[in-house]
Amino acid sequence: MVRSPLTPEERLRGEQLGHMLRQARGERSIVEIAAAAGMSAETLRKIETGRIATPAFFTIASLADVLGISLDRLAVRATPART
Amino acid sequence: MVRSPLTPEERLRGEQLGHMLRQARGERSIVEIAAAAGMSAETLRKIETGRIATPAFFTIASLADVLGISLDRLAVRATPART
DNA sequence: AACAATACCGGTATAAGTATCCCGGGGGTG
DNA sequence: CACCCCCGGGATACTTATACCGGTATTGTT
Repeated sequence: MVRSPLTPEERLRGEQLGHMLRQARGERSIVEIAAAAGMSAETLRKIETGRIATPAFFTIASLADVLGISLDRLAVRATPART
Repeated sequence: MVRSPLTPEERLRGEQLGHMLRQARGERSIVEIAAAAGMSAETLRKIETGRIATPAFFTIASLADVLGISLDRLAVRATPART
């Protein structure tokens, strides 16, 4: 086994993250934010809907910057069991 | 064009990130930190050396948590041209 | 009413990339 | 010598990020 598939919990974590990003976007359109963050609208939509469970760090960093939210907050709130 | 290869700048960004993570690790061994962050030592070493240019968000988040550093700080300092 | 534009959704397809294990090598310390 | 730590390359299943398609709903225009 070279790389194990993502667990349901990891999928759920991705959904949580996407949900927070979608909330932070508010009224603005996907196209607008995606362009500002330097990514395609398709990709942003998939991240928001949780279909991309483990997006790249810089992808989320750029989004958080455009949306004006904290990466630390995103990480903490997306991981339920944080010691 | 389905997915364009990573640009040299993106590679450089990954190296910056890895360097900061390695600095934050300090004296502690790779094996120790990798175990604490829930990843293999091989992967952590590749991230630190910049051979993985765009690691997953939650991977870096877990590392930052173990190392006790800020994700926002990491993101900002890894992206040279921040408007 | 019919038409166009805008915004979101879910599926499919595909190149590029991650995360993992395996291997051998180098350097220090007891 | 044995042990520990770090390094770099190769191989590979799994995943991202992108583009394209048709479908739905809302809004505005003619």
